Amino acid sequence: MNAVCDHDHLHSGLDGARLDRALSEAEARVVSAGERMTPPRRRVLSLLLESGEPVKAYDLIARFGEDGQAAKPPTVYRALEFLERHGMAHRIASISAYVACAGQEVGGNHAAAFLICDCCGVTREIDGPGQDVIAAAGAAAGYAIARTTIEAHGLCAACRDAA
Amino acid sequence: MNAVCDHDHLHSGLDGARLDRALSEAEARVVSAGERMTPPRRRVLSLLLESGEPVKAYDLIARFGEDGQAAKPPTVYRALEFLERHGMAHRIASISAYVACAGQEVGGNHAAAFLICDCCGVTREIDGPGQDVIAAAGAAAGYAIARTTIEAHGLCAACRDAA
DNA sequence: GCGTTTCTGTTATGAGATAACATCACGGAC
DNA sequence: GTCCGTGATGTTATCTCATAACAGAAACGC
Repeated sequence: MNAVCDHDHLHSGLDGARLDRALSEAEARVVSAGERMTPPRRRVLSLLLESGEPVKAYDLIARFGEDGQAAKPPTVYRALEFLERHGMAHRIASISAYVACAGQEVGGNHAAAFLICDCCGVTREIDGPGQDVIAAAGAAAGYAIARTTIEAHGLCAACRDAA
Repeated sequence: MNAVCDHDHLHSGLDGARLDRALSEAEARVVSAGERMTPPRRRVLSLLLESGEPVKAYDLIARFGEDGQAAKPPTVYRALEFLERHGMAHRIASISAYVACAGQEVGGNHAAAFLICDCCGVTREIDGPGQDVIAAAGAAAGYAIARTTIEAHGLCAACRDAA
């Protein structure tokens, strides 16, 4: 995530008690939906939460084993699919990466829009009016919109100042 | 582009005189921008216009030679990059495909939003308020937005009726 | 316990995209 | 006209991203 600039960046993932708590809450939601939070699913979610930024699938694969052992791709892709299905992770199509959904609105099939800093990678998930506007435009054109991909790239405030 | 349903679909690309005219106009724009419309660029644009739908890069590669000979990947990817730079084609990130920009607003670095039918593949490029809304949301969050990816998936009117 | 369902492990391969470098064509300077 | 610089193309190789297919193991309902 250092494609644009050369200054240093802060990172903002979860760790320690906050990470544990997020994982516990995630597990509770999964269980209450009648599904299981298995070790690979928990591990992938943990890696996403620790990062706090979009992560490439093959980075997850490489970091999967606590001992440095990589996972096999389907292990991670299946976990990602599960997490997406439960609204706990999202794919960022424009950069082929995945990010934890750390917000309050986690869960379900909620739509999401993203602000992505091309410099430091900081990604904000917003649940603003973007989806409504595009869904309305779709309806006006006769489309029944089921799912939207909204990703805005640019520089966050910190990176703009540092540049 | 037949992922969702099994009924037949109409297709809506250009051909004959309309295709020739679109290619001539494209060439004129390129030349007036001080660049060249070379054979591979023209060929890739022609394939995109003929299709009228998003096309996978490797389909372009396979169909590149008039005689059925495939191109080498860089040939097509370079042409796509050129066409994108001139606002004549867009990448649809959510499906890793490319589509000609057939509208009036061709040219420059114009933003675009897409309505994509998951059934027949019909794709509408709209220049509605989606970008403004997301750019405003970005600005409110301190981001300087440079580029947006807005892609809405669903069913077009025809496919909804046919289903 | 026993069968069903779901998840995991594993192998292999398909699909998407780019790096690197040699060669070729165009256009301007003289 | 020819020389030269720039930009485009051809070619090889490789890298990244993602999934198909199938065998085996774990959980759940009864």
